[in-house]
Amino acid sequence: MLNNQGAADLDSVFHALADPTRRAIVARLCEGPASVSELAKPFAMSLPAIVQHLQVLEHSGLVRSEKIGRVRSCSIVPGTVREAEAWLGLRRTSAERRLDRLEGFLNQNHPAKPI
Amino acid sequence: MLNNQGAADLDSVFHALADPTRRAIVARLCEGPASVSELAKPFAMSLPAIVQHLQVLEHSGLVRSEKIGRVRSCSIVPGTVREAEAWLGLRRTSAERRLDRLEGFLNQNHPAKPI
DNA sequence: TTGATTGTTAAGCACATGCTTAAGTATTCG
DNA sequence: CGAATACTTAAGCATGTGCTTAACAATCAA
Repeated sequence: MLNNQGAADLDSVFHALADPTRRAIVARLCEGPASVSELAKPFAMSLPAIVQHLQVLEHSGLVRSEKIGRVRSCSIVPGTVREAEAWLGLRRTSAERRLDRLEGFLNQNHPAKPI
Repeated sequence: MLNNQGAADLDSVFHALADPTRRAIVARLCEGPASVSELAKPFAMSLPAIVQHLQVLEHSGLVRSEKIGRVRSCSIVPGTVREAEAWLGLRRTSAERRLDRLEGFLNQNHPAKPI
């Protein structure tokens, strides 16, 4: 299989999110499931193009889908969104802790004088 | 200018993060500033390749750099990391609120019976 | 069964990406 | 000065991306 039952690698997750059409699809699916043509409706783009975007999103683990009759229902996978967010969160907090220490160090040696 | 004084558009931020070499550079810079050759050292890749990755990161607003003498010092821009994280956070929470409402609805109509 | 709906597959094209090597430019050190 | 250091620029190449159109299923509804 592509990923561990849809567990995403960050390469494909961030790549999937790097396109505005795909981010809009993700945003839409965060409000609830939708069919392929429902997802396509807002865009000035052929249906196959949307299907290709959905393939990128599904490959990344951000979206899953199930075909019932002739309709494919797509929905978000919140866990994958959380993974990408967590990667960013870890780096950001580590960078900000470092900046806090730096600020502390600067205040210690050159205390900010009021006015 | 490329962006509003480095204020990132999500396209270029997520695209920058979609490469493992660039994510490793970001992770390294979250521990503190570094020169181009320091950043290049861990990778089995030519220096120009690293410089190109740094250009992608700087264009996205994730990294900034300043050249002093012959050394270019690179550092992280925490605000940009925070922007990307915030986009994901908003979508995730909205998706999860929706799932919570759905769960509440299901419990209301088919209450989970103990054992 | 006929026709409309909903998606799928395949081929192709313009352009972007991620590397490479080779040849430059500054800057600092002895 | 001359040599070493630290990038920088340019060109080229294989592969990937984001679309298109055209043709093909599969399903549902009259």
